[in-house]
Amino acid sequence: METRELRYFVAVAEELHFGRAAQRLGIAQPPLSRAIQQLERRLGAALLDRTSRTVTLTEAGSVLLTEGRAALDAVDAAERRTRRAALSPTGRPGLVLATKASASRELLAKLLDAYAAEPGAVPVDVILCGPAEQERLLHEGRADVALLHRPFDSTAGFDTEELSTEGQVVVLPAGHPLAVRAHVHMADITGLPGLPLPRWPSPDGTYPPGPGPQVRDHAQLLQLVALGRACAVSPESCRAQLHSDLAAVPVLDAPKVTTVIAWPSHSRSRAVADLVRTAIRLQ
Amino acid sequence: METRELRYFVAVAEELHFGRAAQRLGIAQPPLSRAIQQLERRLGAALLDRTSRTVTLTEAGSVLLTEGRAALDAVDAAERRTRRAALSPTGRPGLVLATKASASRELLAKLLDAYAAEPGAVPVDVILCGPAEQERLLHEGRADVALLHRPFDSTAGFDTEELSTEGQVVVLPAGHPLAVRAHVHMADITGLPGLPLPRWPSPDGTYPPGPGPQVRDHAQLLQLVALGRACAVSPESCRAQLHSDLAAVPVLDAPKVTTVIAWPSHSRSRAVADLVRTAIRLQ
DNA sequence: GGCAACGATACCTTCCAGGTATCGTTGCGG
DNA sequence: CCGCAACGATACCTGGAAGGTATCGTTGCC
Repeated sequence: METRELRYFVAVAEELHFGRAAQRLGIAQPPLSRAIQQLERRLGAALLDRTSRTVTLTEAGSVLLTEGRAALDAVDAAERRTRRAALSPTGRPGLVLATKASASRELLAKLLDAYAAEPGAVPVDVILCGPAEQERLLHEGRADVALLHRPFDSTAGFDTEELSTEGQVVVLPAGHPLAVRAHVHMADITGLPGLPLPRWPSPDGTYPPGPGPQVRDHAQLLQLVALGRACAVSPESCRAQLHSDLAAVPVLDAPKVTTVIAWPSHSRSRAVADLVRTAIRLQ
Repeated sequence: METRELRYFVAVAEELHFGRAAQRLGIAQPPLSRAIQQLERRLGAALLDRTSRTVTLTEAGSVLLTEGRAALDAVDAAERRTRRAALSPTGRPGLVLATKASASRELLAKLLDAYAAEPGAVPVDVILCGPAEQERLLHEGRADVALLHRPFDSTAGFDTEELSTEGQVVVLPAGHPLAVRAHVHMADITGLPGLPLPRWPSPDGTYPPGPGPQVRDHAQLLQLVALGRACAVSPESCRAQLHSDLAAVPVLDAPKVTTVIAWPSHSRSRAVADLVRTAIRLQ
């Protein structure tokens, strides 16, 4: 199977319309029809049920859609990583590490310092990204290694090592009545009048329905808390980043958050292995 | 990047010889040279250093070799799973489950029975394979789900759920002096005169050097133990499969073995999800 | 029943993958 | 030091496949 055929099929399967898919691909509709027919012939499988009015996926077609997307991602990742390896002037490609902007700066700084001191260390670029974006970057080959936070981020398809586990705190406006408490429970903070928990976007970019403001990153979130429009439950380590107009109170029964370092499981990069070993030794 | 180019590159990178690679690919050498040049031009990266006597990989080339292999595996897996989905007569593709021949029959039987009783269950084919073969089958799309045994098998790149944890026993000929003990320690059984631990093949098919017979599967192993040529450390559950001429004694300080159910992390198959849910509920 | 939307088909053109022949370089044995 | 053999690169040709345009057949809809 050629990637061209796969890209054509994915386009049609997503649009469920040959004309629009052809337009998206920048080719005419007839060659697209033929390419899909040929793919079906070679696979010995009907991928699409088509009438002159509608196109629908067969069972085999929907399998090929998910599997094909994964395969195309892998091909694109291969291409990107190769390009990056070639671009690096030293011949020793640098590493790209993806992490949430809200992650522990202390852990990250310690890790980068310790790794830089290793013999054979290469330059590390850090990408600060929004929630759950690291997985995509790793899959797409835009990053070599990432810091993820379970249970929020999915570690599906990666190798991981646990680095640290911490409890969570609720972040409140400094003057809030609960801010003086030594600790609280989840029940104390769900449904606080005027301070709803915010809504994070789903992987598809849409927001779940419900009360609470929509946020895209941690800075927005803290801004909203400072404005008295929301409260937030975050890992303890965020305390180091809080301004004095915010207060943090431990939430005893919130789920523990584990920071893990993750990398594509087929990675054979010496640099990734060194960085991971350094990270483990720090703990 | 087309898969054809990728296959060509992988062939050359593995052979480090254009002539042999062309032969392996079933094409002539000049088109192969041209294809690689074109790939290098498009990537903007030198992949191979060539003199008229030797071919070596550049840094970028070795990145593309590992990443490209992974990508080709993904493409092949997509093709195979699609074919399988189409072949199944019901339109509801059956599942293929890969497990070691030596795995617990009890767990497997319970799982298959419980899943078959689920509404919407599909037929499950079971592949019994040798040690560490399940990972390959899953990656190649020949299996949809597998039972793996940590720490022996690598779960890299898969989603997993733990099913059970058990201790290990040493399997001995029935008449052996240690066979009457209630339990032993690892120190008791390393270097037993005449009963060495066997050697398993590495992933590349070769055997590590050392004493002890070479074995390929569990049946061979038990045969050798019965013949008094080896002893073996195995998960407890293998006791159910032991003939009376063999004895099993718990090894107190052997590492615990965890059976996990594993599936490709991008799997969106309803059947896989059902089977996994059933497996978790059994525990 | 006419029409419009849509995928399939027919047919042509262009381009590129692949083949054969040959060249230029290089290491090696005499 | 020279001839030779091995090897990748180049030159040139050919067939097939990818892509384009025009058009057909079917189908739902007003």
